[in-house]
Amino acid sequence: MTLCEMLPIFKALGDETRLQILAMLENGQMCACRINDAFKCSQPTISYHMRVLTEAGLVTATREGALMCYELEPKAFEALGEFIKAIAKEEAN
Amino acid sequence: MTLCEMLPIFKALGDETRLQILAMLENGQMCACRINDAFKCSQPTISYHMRVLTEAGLVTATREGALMCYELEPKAFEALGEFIKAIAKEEAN
DNA sequence: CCATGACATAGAAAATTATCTATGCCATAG
DNA sequence: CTATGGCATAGATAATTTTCTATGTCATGG
Repeated sequence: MTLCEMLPIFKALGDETRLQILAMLENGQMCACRINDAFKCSQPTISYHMRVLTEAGLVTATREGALMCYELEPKAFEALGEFIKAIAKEEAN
Repeated sequence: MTLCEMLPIFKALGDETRLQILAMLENGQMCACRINDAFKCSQPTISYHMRVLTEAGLVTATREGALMCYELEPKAFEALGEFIKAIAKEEAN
């Protein structure tokens, strides 16, 4: 796994609205409608952001009947954090 | 420290050229001219990227006579990695 | 002091990304 | 089956970011 391969992940993290969404999801899974309600922007905009987050692997989406339920993907954050920490050690060589 | 406060760092990491520069710096400090030589884009463009990286705290710049020497800031990566890993654990609650 | 090499800054142009409105799709309720 | 609520997609526009050319600054060598 190389640093450059992480580009889509960092791009996904490089937007304020998406970081706010992730912060909400830290409290547990949540359906799209509740995320919409928390922001002033339009529903399609939130839908777009959710797609960016899921395509980056940071969030998983599951249908629950008529609702879309989103939740954090802990393993992605675990792996990303570990990778970034490794950069610090690399430098020590 | 909140997730949203990390926005400038993630924005800095969300560009391919900057990730490539960081990858180069993993091998140790390097002056701007050597970084320039490694890319096809113009010198001011690299200068701009170096500024983004230093303002994000990911890289430190020191003058060495007429040259500018850049190097990774391991503590920044250490702290960032730790913070991201904490998100994974948060979710477990 | 002057010329030169190394880098930064300014301002404009190009490229990318985020946002909107309009509309489509799908599941559930009646 | 039809209507409705919840979400996604399409296409256009707005906003941001990256890149360039031109130029400025600063340190060193002669």
